[in-house]
Amino acid sequence: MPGAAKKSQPPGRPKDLGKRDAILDAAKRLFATHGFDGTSMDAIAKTAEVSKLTVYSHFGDKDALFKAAVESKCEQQMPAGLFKVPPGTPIRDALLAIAQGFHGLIHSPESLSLHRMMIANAGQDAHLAELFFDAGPRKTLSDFERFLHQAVAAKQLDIPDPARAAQHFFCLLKGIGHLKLLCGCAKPVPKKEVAAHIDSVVDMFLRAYGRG
Amino acid sequence: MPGAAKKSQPPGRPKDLGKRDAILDAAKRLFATHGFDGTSMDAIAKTAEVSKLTVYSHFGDKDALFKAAVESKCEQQMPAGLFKVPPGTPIRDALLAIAQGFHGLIHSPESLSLHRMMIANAGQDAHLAELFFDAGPRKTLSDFERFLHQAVAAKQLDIPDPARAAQHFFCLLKGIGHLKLLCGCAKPVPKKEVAAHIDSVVDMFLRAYGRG
DNA sequence: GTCTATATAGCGATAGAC
DNA sequence: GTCTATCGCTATATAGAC
Repeated sequence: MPGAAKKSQPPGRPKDLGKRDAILDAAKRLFATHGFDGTSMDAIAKTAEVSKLTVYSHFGDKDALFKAAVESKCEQQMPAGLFKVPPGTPIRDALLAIAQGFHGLIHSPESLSLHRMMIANAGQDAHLAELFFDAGPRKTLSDFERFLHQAVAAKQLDIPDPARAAQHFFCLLKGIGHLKLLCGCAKPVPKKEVAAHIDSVVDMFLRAYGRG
Repeated sequence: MPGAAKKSQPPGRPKDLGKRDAILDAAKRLFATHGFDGTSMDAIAKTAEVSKLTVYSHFGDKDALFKAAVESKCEQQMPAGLFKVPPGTPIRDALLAIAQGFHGLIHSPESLSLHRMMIANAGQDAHLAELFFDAGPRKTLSDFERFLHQAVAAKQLDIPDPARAAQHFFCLLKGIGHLKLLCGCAKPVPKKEVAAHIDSVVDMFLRAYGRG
């Protein structure tokens, strides 16, 4: 009984997982740079160095491949320890560190193209949008909210509604620059201006929610 | 010399400006709802009730028509007197009124689809993005900055950097809800929640920049 | 200037050989 | 399971009549 030793596996030759990864990787890059409509299955196959039918064999159709690409990007983008600051750090320094980490994250080319993908597909797949929000913004927000709760308990901050305050902080941080980059305004923003923006946000946040 | 009486006019029969408007109107609606790639010249011609060749005759090609549609929408969307509040209004009430107006503006279907159009075309035409920013966000921001300057002069507010504070206010107002709508999360947000969000933003702004 | 009809090209998806 | 070759469809842009 050849083949009976391998259990719970579809019949026939197992698929080449290396090729699957290559396809997914090519799809992520191309969808991100050229959008859904601007990316052909031919181009993905060519970039992944496989035939087009192999792409269809692995992912079924273009929609499914797109969805798989978005899911993969969401997982890949979530940072590890954004909110881990050494205990005893002054609250201003802790906020500055978090602000710098978050600012860098959302202004990365990876994150920007993910945002563009989601916005370009508005109305196409509402479930996909939920998935993105849960894996991305919602998770980051609730992590930061926990941080704020601790700071309030430690009497470092005075916040009536930590959930809203968390949203306030991140929205301030995005600023208008995020939208500009999303639209493709390609002016390189000077590092000094970025630092000044982050400083102004932390200042404003502490004016509102600091103690004394 | 028939025709010599009309000066500075191209030769031949003058174009039908009513049809031009119909085409532009159809283009604005279709580009906004289905995106650039999702909108065919056939569909625009059919919606405008003219032939496809008439569309090409008026606008040259698809790119030029798209650009004309964006320019027209930018002009059309700018509100009239967003920052006109009766003199003597308490600062909190003035900010609330401005906040409600701006919130309604950017969350309108018109504004959302304009944002989607700009973001979908990131990198295609950098000049178009600049045009959008000058006609939209930049203008609104500088108008509000002027309002803040007056409030500071009247000792109603205490703001170290009005330009940044104006940005802070509008970014807070957008909140996370704007991104959700941009992505097509179609949950109808309850009016009560919108009001609570606006309240929380004005509260936070006054905690940071209010006097006393 | 406006129309109907068409040339040309590119994409998503599939058939059949190995 | 993977490949090459191809079908069917749609879209942009144009030619020629009125």
